[in-house]
Amino acid sequence: MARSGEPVKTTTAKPRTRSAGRGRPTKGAGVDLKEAILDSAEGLFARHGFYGVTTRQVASEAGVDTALIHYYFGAKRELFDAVLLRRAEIINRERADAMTAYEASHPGAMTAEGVIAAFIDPLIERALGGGQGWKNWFALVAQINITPAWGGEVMHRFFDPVVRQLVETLGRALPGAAMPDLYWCYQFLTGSMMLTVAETGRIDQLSDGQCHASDLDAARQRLYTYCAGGFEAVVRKSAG
Amino acid sequence: MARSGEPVKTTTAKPRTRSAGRGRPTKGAGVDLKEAILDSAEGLFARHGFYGVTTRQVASEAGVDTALIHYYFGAKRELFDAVLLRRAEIINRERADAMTAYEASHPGAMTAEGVIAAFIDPLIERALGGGQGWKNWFALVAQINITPAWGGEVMHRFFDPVVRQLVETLGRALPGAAMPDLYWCYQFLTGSMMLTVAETGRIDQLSDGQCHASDLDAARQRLYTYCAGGFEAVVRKSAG
DNA sequence: GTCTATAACTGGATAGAC
DNA sequence: GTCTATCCAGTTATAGAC
Repeated sequence: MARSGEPVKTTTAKPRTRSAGRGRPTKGAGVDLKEAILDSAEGLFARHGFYGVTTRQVASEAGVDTALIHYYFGAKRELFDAVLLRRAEIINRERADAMTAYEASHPGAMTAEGVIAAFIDPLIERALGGGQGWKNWFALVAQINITPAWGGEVMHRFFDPVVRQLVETLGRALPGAAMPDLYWCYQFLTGSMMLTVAETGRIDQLSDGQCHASDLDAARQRLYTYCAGGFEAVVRKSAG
Repeated sequence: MARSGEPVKTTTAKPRTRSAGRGRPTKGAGVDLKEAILDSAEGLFARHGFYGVTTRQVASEAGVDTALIHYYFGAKRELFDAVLLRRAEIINRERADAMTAYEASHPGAMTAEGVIAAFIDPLIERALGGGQGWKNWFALVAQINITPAWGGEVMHRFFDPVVRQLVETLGRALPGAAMPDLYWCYQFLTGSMMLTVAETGRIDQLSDGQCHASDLDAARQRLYTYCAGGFEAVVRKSAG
């Protein structure tokens, strides 16, 4: 960790990684600090929600001053949106690509489980190998998803296209399925998926340590099988 | 609505139902106001979360002064706990009784769907016929459930016994099922169930009006079938 | 039991120095 | 680009009148 050789400050330590000397100082440092602000905001919002976090806390954890947050992002709510947007674009592209690839490689022979795995697996992969930032982001999205005041609007803005693609692809994997059945089952799926990637730790306590929320490898296959079994049971019942 | 014949006040209108004249004034009015405070706190916390609500808002909506909230409940966090507790005891008893009754009436012939229906149906019934208060309470619990900071601890405090009973009863309905499978599948179930009773309105927007979050009668049978199909698929795969 | 008044503090946001 | 200093609206909570 580089430390700037400034006069002693008695305020809280400010660990801050500057873009090591080389390069335009006007840009390099700025990008780093902007990311640092987003990182700390992401973690704090994930743990305590929008109103449970102060811009002072975000600034302190990022090692910057509150004024810098307003300089880069404007109001607190705009910072929040920036946190959401940063990873939404990445993950949505990955999910869309995975579903398209699955359909292309299984012409006329798609299973519900295959489609569902393509839809969810990018999240599990990022949660397993993307570092704490991705984990925080998933926990945050999970909370927004279930908040009446924001769940409808925010989810709509960031996730509608990829969800529509899932429903349509599932419709081709489950021919004859009624649309209301698909929408309801998608809602059930999203509830399970979000609670799983949120890693709340509830399952650790409930199972007396037999299961661990962080063990997404254990959750993964069960989740795909569970959701596919659910879709098929509902579609079967509706048809029969 | 009874209106107290007090001198004109220029402050915001305070519609308040007093316990109509008869009875000890020292108790009657107090109970009413206490419930009014809990009602407005419940609705506001459900929409905006703990930190998104001020005691002033709660007091204003209940038609009382903030000081009265502290007189009855103490700190803001204690008010929050009181909101949770009020309905938790009721619903937990109903769910425990429903599962016990189902098992008693189906000796040696329980289905996963039957057990799950007994576990969830009391929620659906209260959400459909219990008024806005119950709807608010479910939305609030759904949010807490998925909040890392509180989800583990609060859910544990209020819901562990009834969930343990579900898992044990399901174990008897699905003989040979491994415990980790049951715990993981319970987590998937709870995610779907909570998102459904939270009624966020997301499904309305996603389905372009073909489905309505408030149509719990449409959700109910699909949810039971979906969850049972999921449990059975996971258990089957694990055994095979 | 209920309200008025206010203490003591924290919040988001900005102007302006560097 | 970044920080210091500060404004002031809004927050929880309480003391004490009625």
